[in-house]
Amino acid sequence: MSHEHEGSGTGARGSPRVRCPAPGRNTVMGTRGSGGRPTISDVAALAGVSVSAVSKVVNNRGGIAEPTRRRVLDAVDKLQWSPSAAAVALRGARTRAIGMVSRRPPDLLTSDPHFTVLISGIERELAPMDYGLLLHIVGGQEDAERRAYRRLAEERRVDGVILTESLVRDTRFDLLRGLGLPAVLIGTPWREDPVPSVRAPHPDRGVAEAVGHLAGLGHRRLAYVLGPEDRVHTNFRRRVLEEEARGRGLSAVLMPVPDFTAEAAAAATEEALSLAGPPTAILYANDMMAIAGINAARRRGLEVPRDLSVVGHDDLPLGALVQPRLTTVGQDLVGLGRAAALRLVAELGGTAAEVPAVAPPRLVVRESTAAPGV
Amino acid sequence: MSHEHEGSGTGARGSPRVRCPAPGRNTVMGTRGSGGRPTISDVAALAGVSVSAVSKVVNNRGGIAEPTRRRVLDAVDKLQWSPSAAAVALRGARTRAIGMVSRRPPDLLTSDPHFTVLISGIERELAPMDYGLLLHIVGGQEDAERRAYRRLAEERRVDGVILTESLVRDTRFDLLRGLGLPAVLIGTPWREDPVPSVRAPHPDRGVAEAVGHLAGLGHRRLAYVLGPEDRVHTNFRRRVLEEEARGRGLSAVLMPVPDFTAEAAAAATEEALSLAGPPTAILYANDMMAIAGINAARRRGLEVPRDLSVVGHDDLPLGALVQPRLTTVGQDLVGLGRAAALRLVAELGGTAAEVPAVAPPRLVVRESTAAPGV
DNA sequence: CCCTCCTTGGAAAACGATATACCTACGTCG
DNA sequence: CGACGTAGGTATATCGTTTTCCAAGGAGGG
Repeated sequence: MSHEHEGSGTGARGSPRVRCPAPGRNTVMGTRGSGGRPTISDVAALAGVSVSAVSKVVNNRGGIAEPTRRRVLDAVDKLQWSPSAAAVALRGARTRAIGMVSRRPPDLLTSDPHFTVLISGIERELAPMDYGLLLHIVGGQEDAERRAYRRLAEERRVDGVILTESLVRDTRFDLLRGLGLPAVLIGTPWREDPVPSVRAPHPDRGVAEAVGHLAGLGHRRLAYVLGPEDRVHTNFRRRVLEEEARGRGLSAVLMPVPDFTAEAAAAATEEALSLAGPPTAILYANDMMAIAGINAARRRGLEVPRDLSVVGHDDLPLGALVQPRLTTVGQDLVGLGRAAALRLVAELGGTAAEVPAVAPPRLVVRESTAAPGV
Repeated sequence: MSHEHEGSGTGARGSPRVRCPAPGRNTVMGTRGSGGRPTISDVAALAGVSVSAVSKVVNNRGGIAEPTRRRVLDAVDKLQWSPSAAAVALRGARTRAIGMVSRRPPDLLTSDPHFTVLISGIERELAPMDYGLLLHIVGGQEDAERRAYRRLAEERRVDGVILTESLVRDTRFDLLRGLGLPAVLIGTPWREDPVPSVRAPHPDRGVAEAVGHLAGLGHRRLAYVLGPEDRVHTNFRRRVLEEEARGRGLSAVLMPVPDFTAEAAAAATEEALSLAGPPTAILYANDMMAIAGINAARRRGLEVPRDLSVVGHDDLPLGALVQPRLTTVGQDLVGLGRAAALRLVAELGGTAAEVPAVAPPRLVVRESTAAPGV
């Protein structure tokens, strides 16, 4: 056992062409024992077969008889072996990791759980497939973001990336194409683009429903506190809102904010309420902003929903906990995350698992909306 | 080309020491050109030096004269080359990634932002150092968690891991030691342990302050809705609470909950308020639970803080947005995340950057506490 | 002038897994 | 009875780095 130069004795013993001592000699003796994890050659040694046989077995390449196969599998089990990700990646290219880059300042990430929910959904699918999620949160500058993607690609750290926050005139698609890094976008791209994307069935129906709900309650003057205008969905929702409002003969003022902070939402709310003929209902781009808006209104002595109706967006668990419980446009964020993960893996040539349906957005009516006061 | 049975004919034909045709012939000619990223040998070729020279330059190994050094650097720049993470990792060096495994069910992650805030802090330090964060969210079972760590280690995907949620009788330390995977714990280990940990200066002062605050307002009967009892910090805080209460002659009932959900918090609140001689103030293990508790109290017709005082824990941004604004024990979660990241990198032999101070917990008094009604 | 050291730089051996070329029995068929 | 598949494996080149050595040549000392 101790000095098995194996083969050599049994295998190609009588080989006519000497072919040189083979520098890879070391590969053969897996003097494991103490430190270091087991390698494929340890498994081979234990099973009494060659390294390549082991490889064929674990990768289902066929050409190995059943009894041998079983011996190998047993050895794998006994040694608790699993292939080194680095070696596999180096050889083949599959990293079994996918990347995600967020350009939000870190503290914003905490106040808007949107991103976190997406990650949950993504992980829900990725984890069972033994894929890892490599997260990069870069500061606000676009440059840092581009560098992050470039590193991910050049160092071959991930097989593909998931993009969120679709932007108008988004440059990431071209960048990634240039880098040869497969990607899937969550949301709607700003223009026709070969990058696959996942989105809910009727992305705008939720906002339309919300306007209908408010109109039905008797509201005539709405305000919409929009997210930053470089977001694709901001523009989509705005359009829907304007159309719906026009269709029902409502007035709607749009209040864009520079970012998703509570402060910005509060300021926009203040401004809207200071208008001549102030709105009786305000819609917000997300739930945190809606809650901040409710507070801003309260500071002006307005009570929600008696004096002002408020509608959020996303339906995060939080919305059901505040007082009044928030009426909001629910979005299947977890479903979107799951779909994106599966779509990307399929894209990578993995098993073509069918992508689960994403639920369409829908209005969740709770307590923050009511008929307007006289 | 078509039939290159390698060297044998061309290679070291006339070489005095035969040493064998050198299978690595290819390494020399980096026929780059079209597809594929540049490799170190392309850089070497462009700079007119050997691969080893390039490696030495980029790793600051010295032994290379200045002019050569510059030529190499220029070539690196021109080719936009960066080393393949896979190859570097395979060679045994660092992966430049650190791992994190969370055992929470994914939807819990979204309702309790605690974890997210830590991640922000961690990334804040990791990103500038070009370290990646590999996230794994596994389902509830301990087994899946162990497998996740094992994979991380065996596949050499990360250089080390950051642990959160210190448990009583935590088995992860032994596991990681066995795996040879460096780790840093955020929080207090359940017993003396060689695994380094980071924590705030006076971890318990916050809770003590809270009790003092409530006692000062005139409360005599407290309740504490604790997190699950297998958490180390749960036991710590309980002890502090009991001591402080006893020291001030207050009564304190402890209400452990099985998990951090809003439902559990609501149920525990119900139960506490149904006691004979119900508490006039309740402390919660985190802010989400406190908000859920406020709602539960409201459903019983109690108003906060008039009929019941409520204290949360963590001071998430959310707490300042709800009504009444939440009095809570602030914790420097971002600081903890940053400290953990730096500590781990230092542990890995990286630059021994000094770890920034973590702010001690402190009570943030807002509107959810007041003197008890007669 | 010879020998030693030091500075620069190169050749090649790992690292661990995969794929391809190849090799040996063993049947089978013409 | 010999050529030929074919099943079942084995040997090894290869992926892109890092890291030993090792060599050549110049400097400096005796």
